[in-house]
Amino acid sequence: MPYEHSLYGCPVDATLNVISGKWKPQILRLLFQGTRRFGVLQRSIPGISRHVLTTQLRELEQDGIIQRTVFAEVPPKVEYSLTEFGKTLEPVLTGLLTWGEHYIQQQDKQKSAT
Amino acid sequence: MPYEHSLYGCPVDATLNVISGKWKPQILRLLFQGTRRFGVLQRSIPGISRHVLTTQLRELEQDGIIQRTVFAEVPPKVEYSLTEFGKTLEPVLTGLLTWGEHYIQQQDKQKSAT
DNA sequence: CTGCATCCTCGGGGATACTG
DNA sequence: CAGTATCCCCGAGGATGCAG
Repeated sequence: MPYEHSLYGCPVDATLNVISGKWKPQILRLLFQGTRRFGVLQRSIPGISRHVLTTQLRELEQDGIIQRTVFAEVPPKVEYSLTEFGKTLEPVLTGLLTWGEHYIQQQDKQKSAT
Repeated sequence: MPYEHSLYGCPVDATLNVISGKWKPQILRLLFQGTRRFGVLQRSIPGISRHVLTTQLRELEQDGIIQRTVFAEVPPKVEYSLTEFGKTLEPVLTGLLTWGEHYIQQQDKQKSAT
């Protein structure tokens, strides 16, 4: 029975550590739609470099969110996909999305109320 | 009609920017329970300094999540509480909490499966 | 095509001292 | 009591070049 006093600092921070890389929400959004190759991911996320994309993917893999599949071909081919556990993140991100939309509306109202 | 194609990178990042200060989940947890004075907050969060607590509170205030009430007394007294809008964050954080607990369980299984 | 090594920048967060 | 003002450190993320 973990976290019985609901000191929710720790598990909340754990979740944030998993999803709060600069590009991770975008990466996850793409992978929620299906398996993607490395190059496709890079072209789908304007502004990200190979190095950083690699880093973010490695971290998500380390955290058990995504799977990396290497095909022994020439030229190399690597596919990334969500693990079953990774798919459980979708409703969480949807929650963040929905609240974020409300937040942005709220900010707009603040400005126009000047 | 904002974000119609559900490109949820942006609003998700907006939410993350609001809640992902190092101590913000803890601060919010305390304020979900009710109004708190500055000193009470500091003593409730071991390890945080006044400077950093001030910074995090200012940011949350700026984002419209919390309210700061100053009492013209000696010695000074300042109370912090959630705004109505800030209260809408609670279910979001609860979502992060729940997923974080599953995640921690998952990690434990990984280790013991060695 | 995919990825590692190296170097650098920048800002969040910490330590400390002073103040209304 | 509740801050502000400085200074500093460290790590995430960006740029570039090399490699299997």
